[in-house]
Amino acid sequence: MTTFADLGLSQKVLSAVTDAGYSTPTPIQAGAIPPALERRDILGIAQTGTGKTASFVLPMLTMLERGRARARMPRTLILEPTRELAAQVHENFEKYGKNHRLNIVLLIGGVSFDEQDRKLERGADVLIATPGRLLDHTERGKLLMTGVELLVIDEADRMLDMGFIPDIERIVKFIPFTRQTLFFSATMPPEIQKLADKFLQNPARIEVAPPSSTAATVEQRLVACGSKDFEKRERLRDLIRSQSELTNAIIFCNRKKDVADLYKSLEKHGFSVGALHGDMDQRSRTNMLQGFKDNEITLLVASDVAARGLDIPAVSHVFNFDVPIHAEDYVHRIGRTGRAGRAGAAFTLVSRRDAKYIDAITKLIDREISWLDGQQAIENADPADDKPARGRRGESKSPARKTARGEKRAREDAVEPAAVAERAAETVEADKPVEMATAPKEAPRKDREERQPRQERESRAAPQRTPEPANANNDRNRGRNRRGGRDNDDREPTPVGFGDEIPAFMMIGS
DNA sequence: AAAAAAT
Repeated sequence: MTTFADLGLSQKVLSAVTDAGYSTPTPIQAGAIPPALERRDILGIAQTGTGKTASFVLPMLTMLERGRARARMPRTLILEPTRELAAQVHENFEKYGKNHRLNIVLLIGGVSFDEQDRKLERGADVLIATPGRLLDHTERGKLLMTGVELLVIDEADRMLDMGFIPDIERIVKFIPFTRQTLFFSATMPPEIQKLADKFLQNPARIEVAPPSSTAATVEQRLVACGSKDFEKRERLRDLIRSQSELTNAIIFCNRKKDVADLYKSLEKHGFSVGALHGDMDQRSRTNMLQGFKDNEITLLVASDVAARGLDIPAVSHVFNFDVPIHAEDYVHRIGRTGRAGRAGAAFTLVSRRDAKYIDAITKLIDREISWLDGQQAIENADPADDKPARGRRGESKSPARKTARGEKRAREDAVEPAAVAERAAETVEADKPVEMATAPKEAPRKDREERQPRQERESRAAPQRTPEPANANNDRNRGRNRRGGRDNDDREPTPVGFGDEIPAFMMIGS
């Protein structure tokens, strides 16, 4: 069998790998490392959890042993779609590069620019970046990409999903074409293939098995529940409490707001819980993830920022608080459990309005997911709809809608099981206080003061900093919503006093 | 109906 020693890695790297407890490379590592060391381009088709990260970190460390970085001219560049993934790659470099003296610089948003700048000035052997902050540094002239000898584009398909491809193309234009390029993607849709053709020259193509194998060890269940948030939270709590084998779990919500609300609710109910979504400040994101990895936190409520790529080795359970809108996200989410052949369980709460997404999922994974406790189709289990104006519904609608609604209602009334009605009743009682507690009225302006322009910041009465991590109102777009605030409004000025005739020279912009 | 990423 192939060992790491057979792959051509340097002694320094090998000893770090041995110290980390590894002796046998994964298929992607065995396939990608030798050609990478020969300075060939790589097209790696592999999911996270296949050892993909080490498949580029290890050969890079070996190659970087020769040569030295110059100020503001990184020698290698790794592009990642999310901050957490970038940080994770950084950790890998520290782990396997412990015998090296390399400057590894992490360029991600949400943290101090100046500190990154200072590190760049010292010369980066490895630059790990998310696209936005990288371009920011580049545009300010703080960073020259002309010295990059090796470029890694990781999670290319996710970059595509997130609309990063134009940024990636811009960045790649700064880098000499004599570079070596390692390109990784979990899937190869046509757009990604086109991109690979554009960026790579005669690549070695390494493809490893899709994660259908991981899904095999994951017990998947659908769980019928009401559409109302408090009903879903109640159902979730019951579900969590009824699990005997639960060591830790990720709970996915579709919206950041729901991540924040559910986090508060679970905390109030005494669970050990953290939260993770993209509008939390970076420090909370980092702390929450670390706490979860360190088993200080049992439950992590997260948006799809955590669905892919994050290397959390042993998650016993995944709960989908919402059915993911896109079927692929389901696969990524449940891929957080059952990793490395371990047993895992994935439960998906399904309310009436979520039910329509289930078909696409079963089609994608090519198998039925059974209902928990033999619960039947969602129609039977969800008497309450989510619309508050139930009594009046239909009266102001078109005749066609009215008929459809009427039918739906008749069906609901006909099949409503007593048990469900009972549960709904006790749910309302049990959860009322939480409803109050999570009402969205409170404190919309808590965090991210550092992002406001100075004048705005100073004119505000003593800003309250609270440790509250998951407030969806920490929206980075908040400034734009607050009319009357001057921040972010200077692009569309509305001069007063000229009526409709504003002299051209008064207008800002080109 | 979402999320992610620079400010």
